[in-house]
Amino acid sequence: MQFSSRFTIATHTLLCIAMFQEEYKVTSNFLAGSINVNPVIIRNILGQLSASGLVEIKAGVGGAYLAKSADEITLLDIFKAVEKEEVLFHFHENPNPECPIGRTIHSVMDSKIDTIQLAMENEMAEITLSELLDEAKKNM
Amino acid sequence: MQFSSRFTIATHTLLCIAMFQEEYKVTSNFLAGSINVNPVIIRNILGQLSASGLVEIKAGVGGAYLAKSADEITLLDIFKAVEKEEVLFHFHENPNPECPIGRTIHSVMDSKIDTIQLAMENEMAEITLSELLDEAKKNM
DNA sequence: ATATATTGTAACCATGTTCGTTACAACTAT
DNA sequence: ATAGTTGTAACGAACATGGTTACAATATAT
Repeated sequence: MQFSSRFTIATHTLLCIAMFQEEYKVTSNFLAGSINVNPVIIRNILGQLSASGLVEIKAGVGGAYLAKSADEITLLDIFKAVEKEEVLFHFHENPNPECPIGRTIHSVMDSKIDTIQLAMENEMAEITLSELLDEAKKNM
Repeated sequence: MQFSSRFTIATHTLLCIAMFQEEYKVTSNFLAGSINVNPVIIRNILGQLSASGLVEIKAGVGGAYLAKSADEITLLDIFKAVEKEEVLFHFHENPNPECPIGRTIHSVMDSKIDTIQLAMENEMAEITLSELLDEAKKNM
């Protein structure tokens, strides 16, 4: 299992917008050129980012803009915008309640699973878009 | 995106083995009864757990046994046994090197992604099978 | 030796997701 | 009106998941 590339594409997208929104009109075609995927994929992801309040899109005339400042956007915001699954681990549905383990497996594992998912999300929440932007500028 | 239920099934499997291996012959049919899935699925997962050195399986006669003590088996061991993907995040393949962002996106994001994945794995490494077993016994 | 229970695999199917693509209606500034 | 762009639907290929049947290989017990 891997997370879809939507996450890295969305992050790339937001970095491009942050970098170029004052200089160019950042369209799905522009972004598709930098990311090297089909423009429709970009439009779909931009739609998800827009629905989550991370970008604003000018319909008709075209162009995407950050809806928040780059230091208010974290990797967790981006991740949640494009990965709609709220629960990371798929639990098998029907453990047998007549088995002592089957009966208790949920109450034993659920809290552990939550802890694991939270550890990942907390780490994501620590990293902001402006941090990535600074590093990108440094590497240029 | 969700992790496959192989992880929770494998954990359930190991808990059953730890709990019952001295009292019963724990076969794929026995386990399938507690977990409520097809025995072939159990056999496949047992095969992965065996390949990772977590269980021993008696061919012919049947029965699965822990290959390590329960406090030496962590959720990370189980996770790695059944989820073969080494890298959690799928990066888009060909960012455009002629774009300043496309050129630097990998060097900027790779270390962040590693950190995130490590946060999750470290949390998994903290939880042992014997810990889960104790809690299950308490809840019985 | 034979019978029995079990494991290890292969093969197949249905379903769902991802990624890519084409096509086109709707929108907005000029 | 025109042109460029967005939003979305529809389709296809590839792959993963979860389920099932079938059967050869294995090892114990009789």
